[in-house]
Amino acid sequence: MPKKIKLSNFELEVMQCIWDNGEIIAPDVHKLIAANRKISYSSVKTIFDRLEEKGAIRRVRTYGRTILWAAAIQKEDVAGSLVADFMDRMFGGKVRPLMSHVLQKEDLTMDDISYLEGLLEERKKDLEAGK
Amino acid sequence: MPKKIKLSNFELEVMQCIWDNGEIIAPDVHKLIAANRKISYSSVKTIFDRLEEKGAIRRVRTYGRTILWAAAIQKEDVAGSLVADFMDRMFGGKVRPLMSHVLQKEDLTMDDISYLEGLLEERKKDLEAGK
DNA sequence: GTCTCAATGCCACAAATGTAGTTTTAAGAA
DNA sequence: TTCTTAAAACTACATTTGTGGCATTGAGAC
Repeated sequence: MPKKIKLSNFELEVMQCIWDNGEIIAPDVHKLIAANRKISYSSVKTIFDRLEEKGAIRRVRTYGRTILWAAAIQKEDVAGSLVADFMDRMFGGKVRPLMSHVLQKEDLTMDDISYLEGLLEERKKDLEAGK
Repeated sequence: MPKKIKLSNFELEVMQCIWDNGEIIAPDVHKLIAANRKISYSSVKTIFDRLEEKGAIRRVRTYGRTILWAAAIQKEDVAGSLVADFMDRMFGGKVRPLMSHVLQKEDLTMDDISYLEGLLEERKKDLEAGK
């Protein structure tokens, strides 16, 4: 079981940039986030400090003062914990109410539905085969 | 659009008890939560204070000192915001990656799958009918 | 070599959150 | 009527989170 790290919203926002971009420097993450909302570089930098503290990111290498960062934890693991927590708190840990909610409340296109049907089919085969 | 209230984990835990039980008094909520983890009545009571402050619960009536509480916001609305936030932060706001994650990572029984297939069918009909 | 600048490192601080102790008071027991 | 008790009200406090300022320092410009 991957070690479980708790990430705040802002930390998650930064991790998102890192996961999506692979290796990246803090100023670039700042630019990405600042494109959406007003935020100082210092704030983003502080989050980097905390993420390193928590072991969520690591230094890849350094160019002079500039540090290249990479994720040290997998997005899937974080997503897993978060989904599980969320299901626990909101839906008593059960998958059905969650799925039911998403299927009913979120906007779905016909295309999404076909896609999900496909996923279900696959999953069914896996299950039959003994997972 | 229902007014959007941010709830912390603990607040959500308390709301859960209230949603599940309808009208309820604080000591009973405390008993429910204390059954799972060590927590003082005061702590639970503080959460009640904050939930009232936030307009998430309301006083139904009073017996002497004892207050009967009820939810003032719908579970569906909170779930909606939370799912949306979560999707935004984790999956760029997209339904597919979320569903895909849940379908692949969470434990599903054959029964769950049939159930989900049913849901998808319904949803499909709704969509065809113009939602 | 010195200067400039951008990125880092470090510090600060208010608000939100989790947790609980203390004081007050209404209801029912004695 | 007084006593006891359970619940509410109020207060406190450490930790986490969001946000940013200031000082320091390598690299490249001159």
